[in-house]
Amino acid sequence: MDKDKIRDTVRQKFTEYLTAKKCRKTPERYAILDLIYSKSGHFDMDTLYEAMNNEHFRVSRGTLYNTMQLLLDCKLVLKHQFGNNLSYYEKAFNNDFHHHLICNQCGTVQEYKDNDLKSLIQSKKIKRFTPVLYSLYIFGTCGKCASTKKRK
Amino acid sequence: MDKDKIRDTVRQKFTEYLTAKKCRKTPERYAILDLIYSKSGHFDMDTLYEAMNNEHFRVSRGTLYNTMQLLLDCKLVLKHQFGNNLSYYEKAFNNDFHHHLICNQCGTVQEYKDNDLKSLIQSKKIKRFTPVLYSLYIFGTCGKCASTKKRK
DNA sequence: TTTACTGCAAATATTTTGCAATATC
DNA sequence: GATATTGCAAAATATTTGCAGTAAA
Repeated sequence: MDKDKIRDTVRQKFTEYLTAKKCRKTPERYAILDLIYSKSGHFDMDTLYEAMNNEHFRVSRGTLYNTMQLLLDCKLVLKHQFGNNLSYYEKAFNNDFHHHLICNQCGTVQEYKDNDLKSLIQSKKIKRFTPVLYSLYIFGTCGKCASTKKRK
Repeated sequence: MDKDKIRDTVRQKFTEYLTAKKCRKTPERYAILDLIYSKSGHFDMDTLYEAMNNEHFRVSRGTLYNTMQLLLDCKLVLKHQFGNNLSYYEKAFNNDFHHHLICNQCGTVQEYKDNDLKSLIQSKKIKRFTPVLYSLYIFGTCGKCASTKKRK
């Protein structure tokens, strides 16, 4: 799906959600959605704030948090916490599901696609629990850090 | 393994680690380790701080964070972040590996043991990445919240 | 016209840091 | 005796909240 098509689709989904929840369709909300869908990979709030204000559309941090919560609720955005007390976000629609490899040394996060894992996790029936989404984080040492270590 | 045996074993492992890293073996550090291993399940820093000070051994928050970092480094404790900007910890030694079910409604975290998943994840060879440990978080609705919802 | 949403600033919550006193080695 | 560690308080970081003004419906 090309970028424009995705943009239109997620805007439409967001509109449906806002309508259903009787929330207002403000330009700030759509500007934030557009910016998120123009990026790839993970980002934190501060990065998003800078990007919004420098390049696109002036919004406050409060509005950013408010809108992000709406986007999480309607599953257009995913949130991750990799252990450093920072929240990371990524777009969810038309973004291939992936796991995350986190380097304990340098903190780099790589995406890791594995369909066996995905299928097995998704196939699980759990007693008294209805799964909606899941996150698998694998912590360890990335190739770069491993080779740096060896050379020392 | 009984509680006393576990306590002695983890104390010994901690001692080895502290010696190797040329860190001091202070009573605070062992008191924190003991308390952590006397509990089961997850806890946050504030809970641990209260428990230490009310029932056991007066330590500052700074010392708690400092010691926790050491315990994480030597893998006697695991850290989790379930998305609410709070860090949770649990003992790692002699604690059956498990995944986590997190209810989006009430925030309750349940442990979920599944050996198929465990084996598959552990069997994966990943290019240019050496896994050390991993966390699988499954978000959804717990039985309690599902039945409360229905009744409404 | 009503009131949800926005920006701003202050408040809250969690974790980290600086420093003088203390205790380990 | 040297210095790593402690407690305390202040600082840093991330997120939430209160409120008056603005704009969506």
